[in-house]
Amino acid sequence: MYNFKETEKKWQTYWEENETFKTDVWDFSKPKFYALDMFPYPSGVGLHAGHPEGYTATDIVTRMKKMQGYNVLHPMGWDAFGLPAEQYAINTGNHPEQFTLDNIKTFKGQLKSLGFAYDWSREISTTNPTYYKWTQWIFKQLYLDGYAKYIDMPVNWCEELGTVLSNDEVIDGKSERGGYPVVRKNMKQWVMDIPAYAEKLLNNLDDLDWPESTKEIQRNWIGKSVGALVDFKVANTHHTFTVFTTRCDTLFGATYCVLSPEHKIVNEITTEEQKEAIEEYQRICATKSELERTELSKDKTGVFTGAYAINPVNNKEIPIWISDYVLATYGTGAIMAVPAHDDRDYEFAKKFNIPIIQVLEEETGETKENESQKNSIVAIVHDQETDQYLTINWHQLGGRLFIGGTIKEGETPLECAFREVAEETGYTDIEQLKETFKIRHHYYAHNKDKYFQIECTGFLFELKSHNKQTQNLDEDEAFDVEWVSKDIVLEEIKDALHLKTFEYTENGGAMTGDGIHINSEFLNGLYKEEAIQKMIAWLEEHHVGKKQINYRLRDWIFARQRYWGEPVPIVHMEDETDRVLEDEELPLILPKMDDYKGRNGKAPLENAEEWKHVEIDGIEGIRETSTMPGSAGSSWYFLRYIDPNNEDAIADPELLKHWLPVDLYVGGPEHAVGHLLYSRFWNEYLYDKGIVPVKEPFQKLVHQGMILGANGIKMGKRYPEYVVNPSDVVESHGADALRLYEMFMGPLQADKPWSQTGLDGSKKFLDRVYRIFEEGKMVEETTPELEKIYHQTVKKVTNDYETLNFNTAISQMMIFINAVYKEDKISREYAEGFIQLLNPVCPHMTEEIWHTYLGHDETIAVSTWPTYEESKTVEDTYEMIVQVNGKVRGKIEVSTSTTKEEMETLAKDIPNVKIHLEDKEIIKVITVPKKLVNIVVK
RNA sequence: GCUUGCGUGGCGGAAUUGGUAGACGCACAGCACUCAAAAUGCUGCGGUUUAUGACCAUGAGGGUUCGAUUCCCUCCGCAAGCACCA
Repeated sequence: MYNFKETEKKWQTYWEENETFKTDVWDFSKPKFYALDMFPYPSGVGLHAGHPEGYTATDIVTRMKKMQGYNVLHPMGWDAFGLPAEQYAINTGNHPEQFTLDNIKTFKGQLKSLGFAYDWSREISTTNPTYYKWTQWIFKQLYLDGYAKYIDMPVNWCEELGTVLSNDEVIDGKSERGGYPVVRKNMKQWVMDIPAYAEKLLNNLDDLDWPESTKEIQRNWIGKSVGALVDFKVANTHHTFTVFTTRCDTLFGATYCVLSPEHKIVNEITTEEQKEAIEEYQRICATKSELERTELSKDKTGVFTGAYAINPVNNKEIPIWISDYVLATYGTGAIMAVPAHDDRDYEFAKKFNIPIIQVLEEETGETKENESQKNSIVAIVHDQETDQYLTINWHQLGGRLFIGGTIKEGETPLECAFREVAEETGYTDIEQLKETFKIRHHYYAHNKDKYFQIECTGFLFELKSHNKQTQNLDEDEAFDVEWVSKDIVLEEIKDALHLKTFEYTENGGAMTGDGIHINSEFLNGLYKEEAIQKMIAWLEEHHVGKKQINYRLRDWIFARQRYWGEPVPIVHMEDETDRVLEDEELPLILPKMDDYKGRNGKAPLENAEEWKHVEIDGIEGIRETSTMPGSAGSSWYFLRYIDPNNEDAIADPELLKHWLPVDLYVGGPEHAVGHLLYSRFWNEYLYDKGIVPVKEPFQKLVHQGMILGANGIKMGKRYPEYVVNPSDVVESHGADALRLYEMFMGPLQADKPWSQTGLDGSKKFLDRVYRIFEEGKMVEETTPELEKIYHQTVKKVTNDYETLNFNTAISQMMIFINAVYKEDKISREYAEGFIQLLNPVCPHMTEEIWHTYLGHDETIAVSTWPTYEESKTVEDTYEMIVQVNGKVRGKIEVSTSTTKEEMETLAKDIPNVKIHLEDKEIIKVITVPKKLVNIVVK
């Protein structure tokens, strides 16, 4: 019987004592492979079930690559600074430093008990001064190059946590940690100018082997939009303001402008009469939290400033409003509003009765030459009592339509609509509900043999009563007037114009799609894209605007009013200058403090009186008391692993050149816009400085899925009875069984529920493997019966490990073991190969068998990975499938050398196939070599 | 609302340059071993049926094809991300 407890301990000690997985980074003779795990926060609760999943995945690849002759770097460390660790320490009444050290000890013990092939000599912790010296050094470079800035700006302030937070740490207006409310507040802050790298961060994404969803999240987060700046003069003043728009082609349709309540010129342009209302509105906005702003977003609010802006394109005066639907932090904090073609502006204009000017027409039908032009209407009449629509059934002549007609000279579209409804259907008592934007429609009129282009206005009416006049028809008009339901309308009305009109009346809102410009002077007749180009050219020519690219990505707020982080190596001097520390002064050590909690919104380091006050060149100064965010240290740790003890540089340039980029990076998807974006930014910056040799640090990224509780719900405080502790499983089933089970559960990337019986099953498989040796089923001579399946197994397992499809690799190994039991014996050769294949997943038991039953002296970790012969993986016969009309009617075992003709003959000879061919005419026979024959009959 | 994924037995899942749907495992049932149980080994296991066969079945409905889990369209459901970004 296999004793996993003793055995697992034994080999863990052996690997440690023999430094089996120590990497000689200077050995450039072998190809390199850098496998990286996202290093954990050493929280107080220890490892959770999800940790072993990702870590086993990289471990499998690491062990296989090592056996395949690669020099593999597989390190581990601790992301121990930051809010989570500090908050946890406060909650449990500990000091962050001791608490962190204790947790690291626990984590390390747990990881070792899982048998991971880490090179522990490269262990790093972001909290170690020898490490954060370089975090501060990178900050210094960024500061000197102007990317780290100390500026006054609106930030996310969390009162409960007593600190500012970066945008990715705020979710739905609440803090990611703890879910406390977050408000906007102006503060002098350290920020990183990550927007300066927006374009590079966006472009480089294309070439990365990353999950598409994560790339998309980063693209959205960066949020590039191409548009234009347009300058507006404020009428009768010397003031101007600039708006950002992606739709400068709609400038002729601008009927008002909106400034964000915080915009600089608001107070200067507001008229006396409006002053009170404006100030009141500004006051309300300022006190609203992020959460309140989003919650109240359903209804538009705003106040007129009393001032007017001059539209540069036609010199029309349009009112200037303020509203919180315009954000101070995006674009220029001001917009031109085009209600006809923007949903938000439309909603606002409707609420405040501001004019709406259509400048684009949607098009239906196809443009033809020599079209005659007409103006027309489509009238849709609805009867509330029956919820039916009034239609005209032209039968063969044109199918079902609403009421349509041409506008006569001197008639308004609305008058025309009333007239047409009365003439064609007799109904006179109708009330107008809606008028749609005009649609441009192209069609061919059979009776006149002419092409028409019409400009059509749609109307929706409500039937007030069934009062009727006599219909007034031309003699050639033959149709029936019918009331039909919405379903019939959608089913039977085929005409594009009528359908589109119906859609407009149903949905309402602005017309935001593409179309043809009208009411726009030099843009008339152009589609959106051409019009944008032409307008930009016009704006630039007249010096009232220019092309502009804008990003949603904001400055990375880089300071926390907390204790447990890297001190910022800056001194604010008495003479109002800032001094960055000399390299020799780094690391700036975090002072030990008994009371590390901030008071009254002040950073804890404010209380470190002795540490805080410095004198440089005879001038007094005060150190920066904010610390860096948790994501600072984790933004470059993958560089430090390569050369963790280097005292002169973040790492030796030659080593960086050899080992970068990371070949495989595995971690959770929750870091998509935090860590994964910040790391890319720092790496790209260091690349530009010539310190790092690659543009992108992580070539291949994979997110492991979440291990859910057996109830299918995320493990956590909510359902403590479903939480699985990996250490308990190591105790009860062994590390090998846990590793095997987590890899067999399903695809690495998928969320998967835990199953206790599934875990038992994995343990049983290991026992089943062990029993082969225990019961002496291994023989020295070869077992030809297993040859094919063995070679197939080596091939599949090797490929599947490479592509991280561990579940199917394990399934193939189970198939192999089932075959061994069927034969009841296995040759030494195949047994050794199989144990090597299983080793990366279950390193302890396989190591034990390798020594005890297979008689090796050296660790299996340095053995050579088994190979397969392609010729031995293929069968010489196969089961040919015979289909009749695509349905399987027979199967027959044939040789792989069977020709197409022979296949057909054999197929037609199968009794059950014959039955299905009887009295049928064979039309076609499709033969796929080594697969099937499909006989098509009639 | 927008973006990106996903939807297959009782359960986890397998199969995609379009070619036997349900590999492998769990659960379940039967047999062997045993005084018995556990453990172990072997066998069966999508549904219906008149059962060596036929029909139905990969969220629903349509399409392309000799043939669709796989490709296309519409709809439904679930998950994640974004959410007044001009």
